[in-house]
Amino acid sequence: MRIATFNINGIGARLPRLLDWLAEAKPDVACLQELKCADEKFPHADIEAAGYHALVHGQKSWNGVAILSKSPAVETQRGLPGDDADEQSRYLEAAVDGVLVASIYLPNGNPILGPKFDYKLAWFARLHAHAAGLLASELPVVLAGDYNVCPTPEDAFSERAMADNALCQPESRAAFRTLVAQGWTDGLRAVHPTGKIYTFWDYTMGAWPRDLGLSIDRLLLSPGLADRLLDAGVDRHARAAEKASDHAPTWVSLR
DNA sequence: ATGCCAAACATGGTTTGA
Repeated sequence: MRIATFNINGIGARLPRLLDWLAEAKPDVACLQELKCADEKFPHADIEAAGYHALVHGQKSWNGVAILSKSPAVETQRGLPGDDADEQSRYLEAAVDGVLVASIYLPNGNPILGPKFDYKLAWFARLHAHAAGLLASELPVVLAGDYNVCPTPEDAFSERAMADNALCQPESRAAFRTLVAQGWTDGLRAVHPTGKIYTFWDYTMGAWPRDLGLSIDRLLLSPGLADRLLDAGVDRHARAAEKASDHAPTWVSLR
């Protein structure tokens, strides 16, 4: 079983690339982030024609997450619990093929002085609470998404360039560490424990041709699923395409 | 210190992204 996460940076602009990748990679489940589209504008017919069911938690212009699956999925959670006033579509969770899968778009948090960084840390705290409950359930769970954190210096092309960036702040890294320490296994780092394994390259600075990337898209596995981990990787070639997203699809395969 | 690119919304230029 292969489960992938892909921040597509606008499904309107990215639909051809998404369909190319689905046809070629054939993931059983694909968690999407940054749809930048309202529920009613989601291209259900195209996704269905590609052989996938779709659960969508959209939002006009910004954010938006989805779970695509070859098998039908049963939605278990829409939106991250813990703040009824939070309007941003960043969390969707469903049961597929006996696995609970979450599509996560963690807030970026820039600039670091101000409400956006506070929102990022508060969102992380809510995720800690919800994830702890999932672990306690002892169900097989995958928390897949764009975490908007470079967990270690190795996960960014330059610590200096990122010194004032929300993705590399000690508080962001501590929040990611706290989450993993609950008992999750970072699938990508379990298979590739050291070295650079980037999942994002900025559109500016010639970041892609110069390989100035960040490793911020991850799939966290519950203990039972970690025992079933076969492989993990990044579909880097997707970033080289015309009109590519700035993220590349990231995946795990499970026994 | 700033722009570099891209997308959405709108139709000029702002906001957001990481």
